[in-house]
Amino acid sequence: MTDSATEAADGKRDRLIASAVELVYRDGVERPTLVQIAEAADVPPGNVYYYFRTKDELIQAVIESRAAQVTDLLGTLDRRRTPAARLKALARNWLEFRDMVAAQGCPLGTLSVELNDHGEDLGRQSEKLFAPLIDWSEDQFREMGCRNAREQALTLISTVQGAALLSCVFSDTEILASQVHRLERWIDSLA
Amino acid sequence: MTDSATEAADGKRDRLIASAVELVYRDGVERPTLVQIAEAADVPPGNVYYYFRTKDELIQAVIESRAAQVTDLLGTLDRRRTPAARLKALARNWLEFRDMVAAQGCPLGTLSVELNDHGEDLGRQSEKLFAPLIDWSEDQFREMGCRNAREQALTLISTVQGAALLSCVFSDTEILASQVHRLERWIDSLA
DNA sequence: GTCTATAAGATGATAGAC
DNA sequence: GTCTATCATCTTATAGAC
Repeated sequence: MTDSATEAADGKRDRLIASAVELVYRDGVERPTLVQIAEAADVPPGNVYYYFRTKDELIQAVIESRAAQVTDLLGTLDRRRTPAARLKALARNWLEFRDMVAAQGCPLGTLSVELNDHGEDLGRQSEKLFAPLIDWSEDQFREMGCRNAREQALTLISTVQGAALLSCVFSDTEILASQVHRLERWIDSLA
Repeated sequence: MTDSATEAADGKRDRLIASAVELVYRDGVERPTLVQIAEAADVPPGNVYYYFRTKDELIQAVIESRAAQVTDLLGTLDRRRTPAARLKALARNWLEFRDMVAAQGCPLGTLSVELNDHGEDLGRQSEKLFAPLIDWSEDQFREMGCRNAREQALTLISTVQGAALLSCVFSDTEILASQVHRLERWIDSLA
């Protein structure tokens, strides 16, 4: 897909995406300017428009980068033996980044909220962040023999997202920790 | 507190806050310009600065307006006889506005996320939105004789917030509905 | 006390240089 | 193909008119 002959070999495009991902996570979609993003990526200011036609197109790349992270995570979790172990490992993933979550929120949740404020184009893209997560969880619950696997999956992700939000609001990692632990016990009770 | 002799009798200030609350809910904190807010409030554009020193001060008024809504809601719920009825009525409150939540998210949750992107000043104000809600819920759970009332309260609000987020992401009121109903059954099981 | 014309600065985007 | 000087626009904020 990526033709190294026509792509910049020095990866400026990738650096722009990386710094956009970072700045959008810290400051939201609206606040970071293209100049700030370019500076953080060590790319000349006006140069951004060679790699992206509009700012929205750069944001689109940020969304895809986050979606790819989700895919990677699920791929890693699939190596675990039992569905219960996979689900618990998923929940614990947020715990692993508890400090980050308490400081800036869940990268998926906050991005979704901000995208919803935008026009039709980007607004619906947030589905791409959560659908794989929920579908994957549903598969695990079903493999565990759960009747309403879909609702269980939504319960899991809802709670994690809500806990991440409150954890950030109160800058308190314990809120996230206690909810994740409760979810682990709940998953065990279903196994 | 409000001196009608020095305040504009035609309520322009209140109209500005009202339209700011609306626009911030729809488009976030950053996107709406003072001109848009003024137009929506039927107030001359540059006139905003007579009522508010800066845009942040207007946003501050938006936060206080939302916080007042929370206080009002809790006051209404207090009229119910049992703590379980009060808690269930709280959860059902989000259900009442399910269409709004599915379209734009929870007014409290989305505002909190956006405030977190701002500087120190406004960033921490989101506590004022959720602390009363959680403290009040904790009181109800304790009155029900629950041991860890604090964690129960956090479970309740976390789940509602997460469900509101996913409900908005997928524009699906059913996600919110099924989670609220599950919470109602849970509260009943504790009573 | 109430409001408006205007400034000062920044932002996304483009035309065209190298 | 890669990059930069510059534009048109918009946004917050203010000085000062009524």
